[in-house]
Amino acid sequence: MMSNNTMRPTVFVVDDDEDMRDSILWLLESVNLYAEAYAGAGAFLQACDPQREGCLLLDVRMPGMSGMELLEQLGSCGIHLPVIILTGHGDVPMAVRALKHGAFDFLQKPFNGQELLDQINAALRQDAERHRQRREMHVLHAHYEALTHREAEVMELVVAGNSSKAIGQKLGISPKTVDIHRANIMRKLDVHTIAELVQSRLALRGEE
Amino acid sequence: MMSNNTMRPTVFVVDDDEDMRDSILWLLESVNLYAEAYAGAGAFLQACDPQREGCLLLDVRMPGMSGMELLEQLGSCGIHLPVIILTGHGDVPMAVRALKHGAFDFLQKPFNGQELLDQINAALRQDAERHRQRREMHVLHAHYEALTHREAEVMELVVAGNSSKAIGQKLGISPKTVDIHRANIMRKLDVHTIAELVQSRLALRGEE
DNA sequence: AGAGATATAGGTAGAACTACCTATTGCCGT
DNA sequence: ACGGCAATAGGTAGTTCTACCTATATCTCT
Repeated sequence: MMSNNTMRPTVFVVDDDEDMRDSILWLLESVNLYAEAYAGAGAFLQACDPQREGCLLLDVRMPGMSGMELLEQLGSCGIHLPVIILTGHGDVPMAVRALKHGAFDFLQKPFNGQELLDQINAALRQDAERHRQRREMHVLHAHYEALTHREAEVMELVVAGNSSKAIGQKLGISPKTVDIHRANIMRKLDVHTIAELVQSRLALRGEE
Repeated sequence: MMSNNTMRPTVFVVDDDEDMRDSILWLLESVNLYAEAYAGAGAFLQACDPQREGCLLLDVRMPGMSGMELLEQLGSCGIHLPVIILTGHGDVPMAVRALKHGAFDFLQKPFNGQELLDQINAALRQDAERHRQRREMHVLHAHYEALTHREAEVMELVVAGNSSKAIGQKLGISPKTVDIHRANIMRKLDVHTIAELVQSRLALRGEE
């Protein structure tokens, strides 16, 4: 039984300043948001796994890895949380760089509490949508995993518009065998027409 | 015969300061980029039609409509040029607002000439790619325009995975008539299998 | 050794699709 | 009023797909 908060949307707060962390945590808890605070980029990376849903509040100026470095590295860690950058000494080039690297927002301290909450809620909504799509993809993916190598091969050729006869020639097997594979594909992917098969395949192509 | 430069990628420069315009134009012409300068948002909107390819250099502080207002209004004019904001007195919130509204970059004056050129070239590449895709879509779109209302109706149902019999029932016509429509659809769209039809339809769905 | 998965292939029958043909009705524009 | 287009529908033939059945060879895991 999963009784902890691992599965809940989480506001991750990464800031080396303990007073700032406490102040933000107090703000978040006052509106019933679940939050976790970390004193540095390293501690966060160790604790956060890519499955988590939520958003990330990131201070720029920190000992060790800076917020900007962490932001630019998140992608290669597979973490795609929306990131809100918080900074006391930000300038325009830094803000531009952050947003070009995909930051959700860039706010200067001292920040307006309501504005921060608004942005956090927007970020949480965005990530909730991202996770919804991710889960859909996951279901599809699981179905495709059930295909054998040969079946996957045949499926690609079917989606590309080949007839069973053409597929048989390309793979050097009987069109009859291709039909067997096709039947297995349709059953495993739970589709009943070519159109559904193509749509399902393209949905997976588009999002991964 | 189209002998003017309407079809060439164009760097549109919008700035109320004549010295600034001349300075930027000189920089652009020194690297053989074609540019057009405008003294205000209104003059630009009047001269630029949505078909043009290129990018837009936009000053923030101008009499009349500001650069930010123009940026936020471009979408509703159907103009999707990448926009590089140039400003002498920008601050962080303004930069954030510009980038969140889709600006390609936000640079502060006085700017480094090489940096500006780099960003312009990146913007031009992006818009060239956008136009390439747009042209592809346009060809597809032209084919779909050739369909009659009834044929379009039938096509959607085919793509959704309905059989001719099912379509006939839904539309209250004979499955035989549906077959006629299907044949016309396949001929007009120049596809030869259901899979191709669905792929073509979804390509259009995704990009428009 | 036996169970299960995988790939192979044949048969048969019915449903669905495709490509031809003709034909009628109604509407629009010259 | 005539020609052309759109929508309707039928016939026939051939191809393709789908759903059943059986069957063999190979490989893996227990």
